[in-house]
Amino acid sequence: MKENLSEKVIKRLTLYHFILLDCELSGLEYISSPRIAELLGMDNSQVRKDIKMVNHVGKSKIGYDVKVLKKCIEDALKFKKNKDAFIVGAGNMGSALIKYDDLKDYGLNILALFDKDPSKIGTTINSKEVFHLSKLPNLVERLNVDMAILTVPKETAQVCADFLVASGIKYIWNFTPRVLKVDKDVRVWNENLIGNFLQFVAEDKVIIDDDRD
Amino acid sequence: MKENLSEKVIKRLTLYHFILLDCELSGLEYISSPRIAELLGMDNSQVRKDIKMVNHVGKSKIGYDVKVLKKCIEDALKFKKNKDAFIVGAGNMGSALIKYDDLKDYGLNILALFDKDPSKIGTTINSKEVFHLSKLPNLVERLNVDMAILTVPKETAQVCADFLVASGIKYIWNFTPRVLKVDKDVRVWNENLIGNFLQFVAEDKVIIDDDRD
DNA sequence: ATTTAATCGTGAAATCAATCACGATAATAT
DNA sequence: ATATTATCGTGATTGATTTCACGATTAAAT
Repeated sequence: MKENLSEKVIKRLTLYHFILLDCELSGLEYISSPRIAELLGMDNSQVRKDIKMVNHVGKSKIGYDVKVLKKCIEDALKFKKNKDAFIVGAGNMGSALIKYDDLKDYGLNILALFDKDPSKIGTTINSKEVFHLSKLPNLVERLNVDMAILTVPKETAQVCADFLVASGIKYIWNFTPRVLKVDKDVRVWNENLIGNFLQFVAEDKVIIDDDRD
Repeated sequence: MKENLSEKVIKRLTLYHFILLDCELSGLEYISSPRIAELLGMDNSQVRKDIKMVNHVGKSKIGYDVKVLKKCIEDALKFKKNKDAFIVGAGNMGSALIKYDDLKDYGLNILALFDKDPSKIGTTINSKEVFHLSKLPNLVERLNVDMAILTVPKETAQVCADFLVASGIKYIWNFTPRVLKVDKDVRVWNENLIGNFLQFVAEDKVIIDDDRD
């Protein structure tokens, strides 16, 4: 199996995995590359190349065995490996993510949330406790957590990031529309919803209304 | 100016725009490509190439004029163009997005939310009303909206999508971990948070704990 | 048994993206 | 005034990704 799957391949494999789950639910035993390609609006040889990357072989005229292919993708993406993380910012986005149980299935194990709002401290969301942010450094150390998901208002994004880095966090999944200044040994992954939206509307076919301001 | 910016360029340009906003706030007049590259952990000639795409020229030894470059990126990405949309699913994710005012600044004009939960109907979130989903077809027609942001639980994702398509929606920004089956003339953009997470942890340096299930 | 048709696997070609390297430019220091 | 140095702009190179095309395979139909 190819050791390092590229980002693009990883992203497509997760979409195939969604499709395979769906097939399983509806009792479909086999699925073909043209069918997967059709569902995702992409080229079918691309699908076959991706599937080759996870070491699975299909059957002529039939397609791929749903259960087996699903397992191959899981192995390749190492779903079984878990990554512990904290959510910083227990607002709607933080709450949405803590309730998004699929993340757990794909290897993201969120242990707790942190916030500064006194009315939130001590509550639980989807059975995870919300702690005061000041408790974070201690818990980072005790639980050996090095990833944080940053879902605070953009105004506090940088100070929060500084605090996280000082607390020993090494990986930040950043949902705020800010570019964070961090030490070189800290990795930031920008979710950049705005960029994703602009990509979407930039697609050939999206019709945008004329100016109106 | 290059007519069609690639998806990757668009995504990077939005990150540069975040940085430029930050510079403006802190009164910085010029910024260099090595500085931008450093903040984003990327190559500096890439920054210069991207900036060339939006038709901006810099000054040797100094860098780029923050205000002017910011304007050039805005023009290239057509922020002034607005795209109207509805949010379908007024849970935490829908609420997070309706409160995410930056989307408006970058051209996404969310008009209302829809849900089926009676306790939510008639309430407002960030001054946008939550309507019963049954009201959507009518409003799609009256307001001439063709984009929906799908933030419902994954179990109802497909039936909701079917309903949206039947109502005349042509563009779906899909936040659920499902691949939607839609007509060929409907465009789906999968936000795929799980894929993004797996991309992040697949980066060379992310250390993943061993199995523990 | 033979034919038909759908799908797979994959090499080759084409496209797209990132990196390197360096001359040109201009602010600053001497 | 001249030298120094940081940065720009960009051509050339390398690398990655996607698309195309087609022989091989095999289930199903005849």
